[in-house]
Amino acid sequence: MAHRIPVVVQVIEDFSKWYTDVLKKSELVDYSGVRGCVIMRPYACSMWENITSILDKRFKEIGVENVSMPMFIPESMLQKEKNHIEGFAPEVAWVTHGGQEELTERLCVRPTSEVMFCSHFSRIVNSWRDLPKLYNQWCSVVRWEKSSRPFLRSIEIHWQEGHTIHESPGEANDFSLKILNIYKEFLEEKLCIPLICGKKTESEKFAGAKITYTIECMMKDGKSLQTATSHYFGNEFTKVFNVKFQTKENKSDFAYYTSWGITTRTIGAIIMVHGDKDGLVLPPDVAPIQIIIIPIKDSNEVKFKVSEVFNLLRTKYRIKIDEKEESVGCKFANSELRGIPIRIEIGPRDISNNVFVLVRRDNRKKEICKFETILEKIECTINDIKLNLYNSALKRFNSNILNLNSLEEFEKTARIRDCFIKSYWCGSEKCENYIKDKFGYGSRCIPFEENIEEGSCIVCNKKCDTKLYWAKSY
RNA sequence: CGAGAUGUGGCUCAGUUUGGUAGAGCGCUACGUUCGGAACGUAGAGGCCGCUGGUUCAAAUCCAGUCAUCUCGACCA
Repeated sequence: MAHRIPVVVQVIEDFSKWYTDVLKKSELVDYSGVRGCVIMRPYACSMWENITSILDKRFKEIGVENVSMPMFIPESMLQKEKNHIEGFAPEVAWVTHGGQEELTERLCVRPTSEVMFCSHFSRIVNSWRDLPKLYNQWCSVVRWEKSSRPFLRSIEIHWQEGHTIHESPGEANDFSLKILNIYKEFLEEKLCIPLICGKKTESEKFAGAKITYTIECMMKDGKSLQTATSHYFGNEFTKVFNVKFQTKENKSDFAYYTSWGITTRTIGAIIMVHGDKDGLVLPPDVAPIQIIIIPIKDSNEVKFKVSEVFNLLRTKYRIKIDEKEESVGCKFANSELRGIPIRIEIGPRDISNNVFVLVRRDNRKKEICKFETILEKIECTINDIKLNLYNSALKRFNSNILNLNSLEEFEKTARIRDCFIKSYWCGSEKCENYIKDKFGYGSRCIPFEENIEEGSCIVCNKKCDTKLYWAKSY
């Protein structure tokens, strides 16, 4: 077998083992005893809360309202849209009994809520004046996956699902893209993760959708993770559910529909994009603890100074004092394992010099700073950490995207490494499957790019002007 | 779903081949000494050996089933 080139040299040799190891050691999750359902411990929950609160705010800024739909969907309702049910049927969990009594109609535990939303929309929409309806819910859904891994693929999925209806195809499609852009900005700016935006191919798109927009991120092992999606449905779906409205012209039309979602997979992405051999490396904007103060020596003098600094920073940052009775070395290692962006060390030596020690998690740099400058110093460091996290990820990202033009090159590359491969593609499912079957690289997305010169399909050589990203994926 | 592996105090594991009173290190608790990269001393607590059944005088150990976890692959997105 050919030797595989690891994307991260030396440090993370067995990426899968490293991932599960970090999850447990950093106290993000615990296994529950039910396959595919993990317990998100406070540290993970807190990170998810930070993620949800940033996104929830963004959604509300553009007029999205939160709603709450039931978790059960009657079988007959789910059956209505053929493509949709075909896509989900194999992985639906069914409730057949209520207490001792068998139900007259099985209820499915929602795998996603398109049908419930559309059936609701049909009851509340009459006129173009009722549109658009921009709804979202934070909830969990259930998909009976055969294999699972915490945050990447699970049976219970914690997520946000947005569902909107509009009076025109253009407005709906634009909205779908608007959401995709919110995801993009969030991932790039808050999570410091570089990404590729584009469309899924016909065979990879969401069950029942007309267009599936996707955001693909590259993990440190070179595999791709679909981190967010936004779907445009046209009005096929709403026709089935009779989401009819009267237009301005007094005609009748069916509403144009979108749905979009992002899940706790983002936590998996954070781990696998930024983490290193010592554990998590968290982006400051979502880190449960942004700054940890480690007092050196348990003296009154130190205690006093530590609480002074804590009080100075607490209103602006998520900050904690590590007061456990462990040795400082242990505390240092722990703060690194948990990926806390900034560590402040304060000891007698510092107090007499009127300084403190600031250590960054991202690049391990240790700096001695004056107390007077602490506020500016922290702000500036946080910004620099974000920049550095993004840039290091981007560097790795770019060096693992290959533009290839021949099957020979593809084969040679696929044999030795996992990366993103970009090539011309004629648009046929046949060529798509060829690559998948032969090299195990799936089509990830057709990127949004303009002015692509004509080239020839990497498989069949047919002239085309579409490029496609291929990668192995989670 | 296919192939392989694992399950023993909180954690990492030994013990299983060849059945005979449950072990270690770390962690934990108390007290004391420490504190600038995983500190030390003394005393102590903690285990239906994943679960169910079978074989046996006797099962952590053998057999069967089952559940969960991990790795690789398939499926899915």
